[in-house]
Order: sequence, then structure tokens, then C-alpha cells
Amino acid sequence: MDNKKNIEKCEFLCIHEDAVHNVLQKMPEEETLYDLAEFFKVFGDSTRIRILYSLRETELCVCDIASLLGLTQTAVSHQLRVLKQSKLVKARRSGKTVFYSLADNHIHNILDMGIHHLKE
Amino acid sequence: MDNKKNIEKCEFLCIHEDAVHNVLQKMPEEETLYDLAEFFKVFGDSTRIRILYSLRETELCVCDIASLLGLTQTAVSHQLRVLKQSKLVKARRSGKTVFYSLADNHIHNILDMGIHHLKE
DNA sequence: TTAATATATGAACAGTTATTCATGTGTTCA
DNA sequence: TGAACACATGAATAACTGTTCATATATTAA
Repeated sequence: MDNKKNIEKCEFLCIHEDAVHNVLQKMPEEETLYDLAEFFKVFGDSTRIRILYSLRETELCVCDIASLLGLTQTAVSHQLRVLKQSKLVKARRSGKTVFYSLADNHIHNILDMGIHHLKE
Repeated sequence: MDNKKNIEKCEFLCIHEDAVHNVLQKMPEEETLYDLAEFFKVFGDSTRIRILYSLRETELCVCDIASLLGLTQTAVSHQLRVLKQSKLVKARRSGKTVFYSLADNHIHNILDMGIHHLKE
């Protein structure tokens, strides 16, 4: 084992080796966990949450969202870009306006699950 | 209406009033959306995600987690505090050691839902 | 083409957050 | 009691993130 560098003083005293070993075997890959955190991070901003909720019913243009939420067009644009990169929303251009909508119904479930947890 | 202060130049041009009005009526309360963002924010850090995954199988003490994930005891303690405040984990003291475990099975579902979304 | 407009984007700034360091608290055991 | 230890916590630092400002792009209409 060459993980001795990370080891704490308490290693020889309190570590529950069986449990730790068991957990280590069942842990998803490092990258998966990282991606998962990145995914949740996108939901971890109230502006983005509000945008996502705005899009629950219908598609809206950038200007609609800005007006609806009392934000600047620029702020909305930046956040929509984040949401788009994370594949939470998709865009459809119609002339000068760009309509945004939720990328898939999955997003509803995730929001609902969060709301549900809060109500406990 | 006294929301004219927030209104953009494009208001008179591109706003889809019906859609916006409809959305406004169905929006959850401001505070709910804020809490929801705070909730997801906790999941939006890879260290915390890794800690939560470590606790999927069994309870672990702080030292176990630190050793398992290659973190300092201090870093783990700080993050466990965040997780505890958000009621995602609970603590049980046994002598000198403190064992942490997931607060409820709900947490599993949320993690799984995230993983599931990533695999699409 | 030019003007108007809806949206996008790069840079700067301010606020937030995760980690580390130093130290404090609570428990056990000699 | 006092030493050892597992854990907690406040302060400081560094990195990250959201908003704003200025400006660029894309589309339409005159």
C-alpha cells in the first residue's frame, strides 16, 4: 500500500478496517462522483432554480424570463448557458428570439424530489 | 402593477404575456425555491458527495472517512457539520468516537436519481 | 445597407466557500 | 488528576462563482 501519505495519526487506533474496506469496494469511480457533484451544483443556485421552475409550464424567451424573475437579460443569458451546458435546458431559435425549455421530463422529477425532501 | 422597475426595454416587444402570467401563478414561493437551491447546494461538492457515498453501506467514524477518502480530519469534520445542518447525516457518539450515518433512506434516492441522469 | 433589437459573451468585481492551521472540547484510561 | 486521543471550531487564505458592464453577434425590417 502506498497510501501512507494520506494516513492520519488515528489510523492505528480508531479505523474500522472491515467497514472501510467494504465501502471502498462499493464506491463508484472517482470521476462519477465528481460528475455527480457538478450535476447537483447546477441546481444549487436560486436563480437557476427559479429559471428551471419558470420553464416547467412552457418554453420562454430570455426576455420573458428576465422580466418574470426581475433579472437582467445578461444574468439570465449567463445562467441559461450553464443550464444548457449541463443539458438541463434546450434552445430553439425563432427569428430574433430564442426560446428555452426543459431538456427532458427528468428535470421535473429531480425538482419534485427536492421539494418533497424539504417538506419533511 | 408596480413591477415596472424590473422591466427591460424589450418588455413591449418580445414578452409573451400569457405565458409569463401563467408561469407566475404557478411558481412556488420565493422562499421555497431558495431553500431548494440551498438543499441542492449541499450535494454540489465532490467531497460531500464522496462522504455521503461512504455512508451508504454503514456508519463510519470521522477518522474512517478521512482515511478512506484521503482527507484531513479537519476537512471531514467541517463537511460533516454542513451535512448535519442540512439533516443529511446524523451523529452517534460512542466513547471518544463519533459515528455518522445517513439521516434517512431518502438520501439514497436523490443520489441514485443523479447517477441515473448522468447515464443518459 | 443601416437601424433596431434579442441574445451572447469576455472581463472585472464582489461575495461565497472549501481547506488548512491552530486551538478548544469531550471522553477514556492510567 | 493528567495524559492521550477523537473530534469540533474559529480565523485566515485561496479558489470559485454570480452579477454587472461593455461589447459582439444574429436576425428582421425599412
